[in-house]
Amino acid sequence: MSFAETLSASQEDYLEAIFHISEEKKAARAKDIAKYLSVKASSVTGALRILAKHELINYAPYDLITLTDTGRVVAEEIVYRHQALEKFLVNVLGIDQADADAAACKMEHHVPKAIIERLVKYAEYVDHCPRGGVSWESGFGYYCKHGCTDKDCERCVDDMTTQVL
Amino acid sequence: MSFAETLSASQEDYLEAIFHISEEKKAARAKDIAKYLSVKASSVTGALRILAKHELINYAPYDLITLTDTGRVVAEEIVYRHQALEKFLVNVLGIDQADADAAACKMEHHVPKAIIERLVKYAEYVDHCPRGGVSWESGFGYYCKHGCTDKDCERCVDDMTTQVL
DNA sequence: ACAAAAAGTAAGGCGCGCCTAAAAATATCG
DNA sequence: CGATATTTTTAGGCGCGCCTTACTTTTTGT
Repeated sequence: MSFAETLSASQEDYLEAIFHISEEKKAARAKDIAKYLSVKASSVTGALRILAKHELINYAPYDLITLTDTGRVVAEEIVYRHQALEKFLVNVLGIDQADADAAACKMEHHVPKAIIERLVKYAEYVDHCPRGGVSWESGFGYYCKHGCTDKDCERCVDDMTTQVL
Repeated sequence: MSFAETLSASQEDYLEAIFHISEEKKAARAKDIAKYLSVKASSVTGALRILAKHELINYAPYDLITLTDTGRVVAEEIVYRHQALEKFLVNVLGIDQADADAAACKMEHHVPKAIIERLVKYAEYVDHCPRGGVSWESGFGYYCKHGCTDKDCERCVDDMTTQVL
């Protein structure tokens, strides 16, 4: 939390990678991280030292890498942002799952926390009260393909010129 | 368009700045750009040369800076992304105008084009067909503050524990 | 027209984040 | 156990984007 602000985007990526790898294997090795992030192993070392300096990971040369308690909190916060974003893209905007994941990766470091919270609320609203919200299925998807099909829609009358693009 | 992919985030910022300054003053000077981006004047020179190399601006030492036709197209594309994002944040998510602008600045370089298009469509849908969409006024704002107030909402029964936060 | 002020440029430095190549530590196997 | 393979680290380099300092060019005021 207090550390999250001082981490660069790539450092967040490293922490996130360690979190995910640790979930599967109990501990991460430099090689796993390199592979996960499509980076050379030598690039990992420097990043690990930085994260260790922030006390986010337990790290000793040639040893296994684990998250500290603080590190886990920060990592979970990062993962949360990613998932919230992805969920929004899929459930509200109807983005394809794979595209949404890729987009979330790109965006996650640059969306202010307040926006993430609002996104979550919105997705929750749409999901929770579909009668009020606009899910992909309940109208937006159709609109996306066919535009407004309401013959009596008074907006359409004025908008015929500016319509679509 | 074809150039937009090869511009770094900061180069996009420079182009965007030139675009906005040009709108007010017909032409931009390095000093204006520096001020606009909170960067030293000397930092501007390098950026200008790069943009000039890409033929996005007309640039000669000690002369006024203007956009080329190509440059204007690219700049408008960048501005479009910014505005689409901002509009979405304000009109759909109900983010405060100033916050939305700041957030859009941070995000605009990192949101894939396909997502922007979808965002635009969604905002358009909400705006165009408020009866179907969820604008801030038509329900989401209220939900944001009070949660689901529908006594008969079957979702709420299960969700009482996970409700709000 | 000619100093003074303003605007622009050049050169060199710094941090970041990645790379390659090579050395060092560790793991594995006959 | 020792040779070999694997993993990790070090060392050095590169591009980007910003900075500062010092310099050149242009504009301006009297």
